[in-house]
Amino acid sequence: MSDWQQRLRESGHRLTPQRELVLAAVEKLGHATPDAVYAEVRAHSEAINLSTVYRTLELLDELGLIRHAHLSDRAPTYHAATGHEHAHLVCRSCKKVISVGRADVESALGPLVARHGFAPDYGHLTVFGLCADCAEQA
Amino acid sequence: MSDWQQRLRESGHRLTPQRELVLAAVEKLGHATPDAVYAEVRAHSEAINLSTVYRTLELLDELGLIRHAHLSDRAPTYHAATGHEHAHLVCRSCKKVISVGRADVESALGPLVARHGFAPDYGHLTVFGLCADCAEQA
DNA sequence: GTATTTGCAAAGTTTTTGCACGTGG
DNA sequence: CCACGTGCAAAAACTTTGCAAATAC
Repeated sequence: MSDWQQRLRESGHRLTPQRELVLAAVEKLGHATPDAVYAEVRAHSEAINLSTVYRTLELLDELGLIRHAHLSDRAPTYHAATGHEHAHLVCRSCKKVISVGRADVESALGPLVARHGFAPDYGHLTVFGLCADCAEQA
Repeated sequence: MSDWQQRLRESGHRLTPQRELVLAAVEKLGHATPDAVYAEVRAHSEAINLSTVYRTLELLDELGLIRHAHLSDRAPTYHAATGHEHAHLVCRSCKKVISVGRADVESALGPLVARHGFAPDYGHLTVFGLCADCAEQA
């Protein structure tokens, strides 16, 4: 049994096709809104409902199998929690997303937050701004 | 004529009681959602509508008279742009908001983002996590 | 006077909820 | 078997929009 399946069971939840489909979609899409996940699953199978996508994303997030960040002023986006934890730099102009490893962010922000006794959720961090390409054009 | 009034005029906009009331509410409340601004203005006067609050907040934000950040996973919050630009540390547990001066954030994050040629909007930055008090309890 | 702004009501978007049916263990 | 999960439909929360009336200048 794979890791995520074990994690579901251990926490008293069931292994359903919908949960498998949602997890697969999130892993495939990289950074996806609930709606995009729904569309991706639908492309493979009719066997899902939007409500279920929301409920499932919430559950997988709680279990730590996926994570979410806010890459626009509006919608949350989910991504796989496999691989390294990372923060995001989002370009307001071209919408490009740059991922930055947790270690890099931690070493940069660490001293600052330590002064306030604050323990950041580095993987949830999103920094908005302008990327090099767009700054050049402007 | 005060600074904000001048700024409105220069940009070809009109000085209305509603705009004055919204700006005053944002400055009084510190960090407020559109709904909270609406409620605050309503407490003083009937002379405003929720649509107008949304339109006015958007306008004042564009003009740089106020700024917004995302202090919860859900609602945007607006704050005065008078005073120094600052980022926010938000405690997920007790919802406390700690403001951090731009200079501090810039010196911490500067080297990191420079490696990606990225120019952050420091005043929009929100870092979620646990504050010292809540971390202690847990 | 007239272009901008507001109020109102309606619709749009995104997310949540209640409940009967279906299903994994 | 039966507690948990899903689909469906309806509602909730939040935000935007069209248009006629009001108003800043």
